[in-house]
Amino acid sequence: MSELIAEIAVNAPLKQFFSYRVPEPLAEKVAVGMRVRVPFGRRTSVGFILSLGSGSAEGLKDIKDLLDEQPLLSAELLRLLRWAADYYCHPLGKVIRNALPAGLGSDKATTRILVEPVYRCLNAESRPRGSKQKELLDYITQQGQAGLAQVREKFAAPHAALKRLVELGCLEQAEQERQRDPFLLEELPQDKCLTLNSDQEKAVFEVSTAVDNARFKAFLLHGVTGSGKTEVYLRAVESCLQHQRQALVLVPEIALTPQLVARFRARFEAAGYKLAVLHSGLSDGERYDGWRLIKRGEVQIVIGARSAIFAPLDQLGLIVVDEEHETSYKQGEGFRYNARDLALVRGQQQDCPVLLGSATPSFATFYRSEHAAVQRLALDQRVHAGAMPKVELIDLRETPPEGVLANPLIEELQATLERREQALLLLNRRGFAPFLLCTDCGTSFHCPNCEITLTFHQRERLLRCHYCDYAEPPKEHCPKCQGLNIEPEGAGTERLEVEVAELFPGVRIARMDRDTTSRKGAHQKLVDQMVHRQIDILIGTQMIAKGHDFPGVNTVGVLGTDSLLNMPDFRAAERCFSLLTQVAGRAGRSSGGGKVFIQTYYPEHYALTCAAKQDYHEFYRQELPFRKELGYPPCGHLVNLVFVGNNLPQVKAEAEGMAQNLYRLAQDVEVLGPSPCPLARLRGKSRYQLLLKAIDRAALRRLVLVVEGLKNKLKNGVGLYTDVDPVDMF
DNA sequence: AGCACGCCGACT
DNA sequence: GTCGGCGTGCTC
Repeated sequence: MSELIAEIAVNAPLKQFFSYRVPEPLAEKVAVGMRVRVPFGRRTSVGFILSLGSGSAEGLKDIKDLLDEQPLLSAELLRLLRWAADYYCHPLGKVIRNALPAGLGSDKATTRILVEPVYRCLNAESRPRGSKQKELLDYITQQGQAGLAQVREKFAAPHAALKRLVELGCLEQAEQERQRDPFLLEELPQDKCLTLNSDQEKAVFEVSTAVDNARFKAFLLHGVTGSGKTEVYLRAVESCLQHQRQALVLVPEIALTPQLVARFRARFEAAGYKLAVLHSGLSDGERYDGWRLIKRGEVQIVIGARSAIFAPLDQLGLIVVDEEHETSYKQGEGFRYNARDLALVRGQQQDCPVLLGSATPSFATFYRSEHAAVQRLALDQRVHAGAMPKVELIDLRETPPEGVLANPLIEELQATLERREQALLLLNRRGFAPFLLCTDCGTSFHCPNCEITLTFHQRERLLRCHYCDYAEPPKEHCPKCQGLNIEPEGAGTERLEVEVAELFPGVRIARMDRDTTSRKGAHQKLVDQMVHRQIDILIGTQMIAKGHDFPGVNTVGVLGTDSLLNMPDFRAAERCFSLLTQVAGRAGRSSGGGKVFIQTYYPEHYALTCAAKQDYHEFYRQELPFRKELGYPPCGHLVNLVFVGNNLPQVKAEAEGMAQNLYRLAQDVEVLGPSPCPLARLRGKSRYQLLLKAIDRAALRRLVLVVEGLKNKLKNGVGLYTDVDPVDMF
């Protein structure tokens, strides 16, 4: 007998799908993309309907419940998620959960739609007597209707009065869905619709043409900071909206790009378009609100971080990926997808162009543009005709610094302050000192969970691990030799702040790093203070290099450059070049007279000389041969296998066992390792890695499938994570 | 991931 | 004797 059967991805870390019988009462209502509750083993679980078909239901269990009236996932989105699950070797059930706002994917089927009372006027005979009730009624009459939150803003404690008015028949009370405004009461800049220069005009023309044709095409918008990329995005989005299609804009981190969001709002909200912003700073409720709004088709523009690539847009007409080189597009754990790469896949699947923008494109993207898979659109002119900043490399071998700052930089800061200008100092390490050292016996202090030294935070008087949550107060004397000479070694932003304060008494100094911006709004406050010139010198980690436009800054100093360059990662030079180029772009954005000082012991390094010249092409030309020779991306492809467990010998044994199998089975794939991860212990777990490298992606893929097959042979207590296209190898 | 089954140590 | 440790195996 043939019956209706549903293929289900269960919310469990399992690769395979499960079939269930659709019982008669549900047969009318089921559709692909809906959530169901199913019996699973000895419990019930939430699953997603992947497909429906008919056949023998023998041995199959029944679907218990249908959790949605309408599918949560469109066929198109499901297709993207299936592709991603397959490509990144992650269970589809988990992938889907990742793509949905928290709450919808959970086993608790409760979907919290917040409602609030809404009041409307009725033509009642009786009029209220109390003055507060009168005022309230007048207000609501004037507004037509008003939600409780709205009333609360105008009137303190309105409940009693409202209740009385309802009793009198002056008002009726209903319920409406509450939409929180995630923008709060933010001030919007005046939208300046700038005239385009010829580069911008060409770029807009190319992208708009692709938007008109509604065909997939990938573009790299390659423009230095201040070359007007945002205006190109705005115009491209505009042409997309004119075709009644929706635009998706990905940004590395919303908190760091408030200006971009503000410009989009200023341009499009005034024109009557609705915009949704999705990011990690939202509460679950806010995110869910936004998601439903998008799902209902009420939003034309979505701006969001990484996970917004899964926004449920049905009429997608354009995807923009701003700062496409940013590593934050790659999720570092669990479902390790790269939103920039998925943007290209989604564009292909939904026939829409993808615009990748950067001043320092990822090698992957630039390489593709060299090989015609991506069309490069260059913006070579700075919009305000400001000259590029002058970059100077300070050779620390010649001018060894007493503290962190070398003399030429100190002198420049002095001159900057005298001119009443502002300065930025970049040191990509937070805390006071990266480690404490007993100068009697050489003991340093390590995290008990991770294989790294603890960073000393002076203000908190704590030693902190920057990889797990561990913290301990610093000891008075050395636990080994009882010596009292424990000294902080090296410097982080906190120490730099102290040093700068000593060098320039009375100067307004602020620090911007994860420690000073953890509270909501703290980051924006610092940015505002900087813009309003209430800060003379801003010290910070790479956070200060991103996105902001500080018109008063003409001087930038970069410290600790060499530690960037010496990271144990084949992309260290690329990252260093990228960061230096970006931070250099902060100098002299308005005046054009910017100066940048980079302190280094290795001023000959091409990453530095190229950054000094702001010459991306030259850097690419010098770096690419190394990649080619070693078969690293973009010339080859990587998959990192990470073995994790509590027991080090066991983890090592499993990694070695897998390696033996793969040495034997690999064809056209290099199997490197196994070796302890750069962080061999992290959060109390031991970690080994096995790196797979291949020129031919298909060959790599075949081997990865072998690995997936061997996964269930792993000894208990050892986990294996497959990281496809890893961006860092911690 | 859960959740149960199963087979060994130290307790009322 | 049995309570409970967590290794192993399964989930339509």
